[in-house]
Amino acid sequence: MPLKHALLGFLSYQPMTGYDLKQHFDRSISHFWNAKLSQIYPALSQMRTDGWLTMEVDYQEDRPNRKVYQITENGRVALHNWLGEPTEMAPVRDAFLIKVFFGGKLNREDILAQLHRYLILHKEQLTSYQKNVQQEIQKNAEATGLVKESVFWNLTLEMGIKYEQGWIEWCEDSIKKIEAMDDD
Amino acid sequence: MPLKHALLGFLSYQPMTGYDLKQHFDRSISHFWNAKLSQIYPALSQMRTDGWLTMEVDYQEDRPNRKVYQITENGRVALHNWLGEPTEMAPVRDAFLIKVFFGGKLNREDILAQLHRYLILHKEQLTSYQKNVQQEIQKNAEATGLVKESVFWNLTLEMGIKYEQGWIEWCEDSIKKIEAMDDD
DNA sequence: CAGATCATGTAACCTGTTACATGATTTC
DNA sequence: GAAATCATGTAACAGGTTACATGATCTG
Repeated sequence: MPLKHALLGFLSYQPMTGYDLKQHFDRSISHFWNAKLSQIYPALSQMRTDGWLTMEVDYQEDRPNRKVYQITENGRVALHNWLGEPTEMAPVRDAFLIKVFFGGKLNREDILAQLHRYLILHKEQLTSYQKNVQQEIQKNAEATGLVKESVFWNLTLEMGIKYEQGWIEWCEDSIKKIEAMDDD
Repeated sequence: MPLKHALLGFLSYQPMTGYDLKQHFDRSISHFWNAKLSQIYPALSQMRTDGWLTMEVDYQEDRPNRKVYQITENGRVALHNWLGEPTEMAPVRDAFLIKVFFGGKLNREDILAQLHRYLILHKEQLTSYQKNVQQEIQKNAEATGLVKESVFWNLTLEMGIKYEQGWIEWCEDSIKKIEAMDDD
């Protein structure tokens, strides 16, 4: 399960709580793999049962105790094996393209409005990658001194950027094509 | 639910069985929205309950009777409304990028092998779009005479092509970057 | 004084996949 | 003789989202 292995990946850098892990997800991989706390907590429990993690309780007053998880040797092996396994292509699932596919049912303005809106959303996403994610990686690279690792972090960011640029170009081209269509 | 609306979309062209609908999915939209028969059949039943479809039984010997579904006026309205609704961006979910993100854990050959394999998969997918999907759209456009509609079908295909080209470029660039890295 | 941050979880629900169940006809 | 095509479904399972439950401290 990719979720568990992503958690292993972050825990291979340093021991952390579920809450900390959630922040790492949000700040560096959420644009290609997101997870909610309600999914992370039970996953960590299971991973402990699997022998991939150990847990230590950091007692606190006035708020829930911190459960700090540490990766085990078994966990490292499981992560390494998974990283080397061949990967199938991720299926695309985008409702927007269903709307485009049946776009002939709408009048020109409505389908153009859809495209304009999607264009804006993807432009915002692109900006966010170029600002926030880029910065986050930079910060992390400096804070941890993981120089080699940061090369790979940047590769995933570049894919994100390329992906958004693809959508932006496609939206712009599609808008032009529809505007050029004969109205019937 | 996008599945139901995709079914409505195809049924807005002509009455069909679940089996027929599955083939339309496979031949024209599976690269951005896939569905199994085991999901389509119960969805059609529900849509009938919702008043979006009517059903007629076409009796057959020696094989299950064909249940032919026809869209109702309510169904057309539901489809039209949905097509005009604003759409959120589809979240990306690709385990491959998790592997790249933690690629620093692998040695150079292993991560390069991953990238080469993913490159090949996406090249094959691109070829398949350019051959099969393109043809299928062409065929459908001619068979149905839905000229305006086929413009939109082609737009979704073009997005598929752009998407695969993006992956291919990114894989090639990433391979070069990793090959150029200092080995440690 | 409202909202974010820290910190943990459980339960219900929704969507989608896999496996099971049946079986004749046509094509290679 | 094996595999694809036609044609319907149900049941179990897996993964992920939303809602519920609690509550102090810090920030604007």
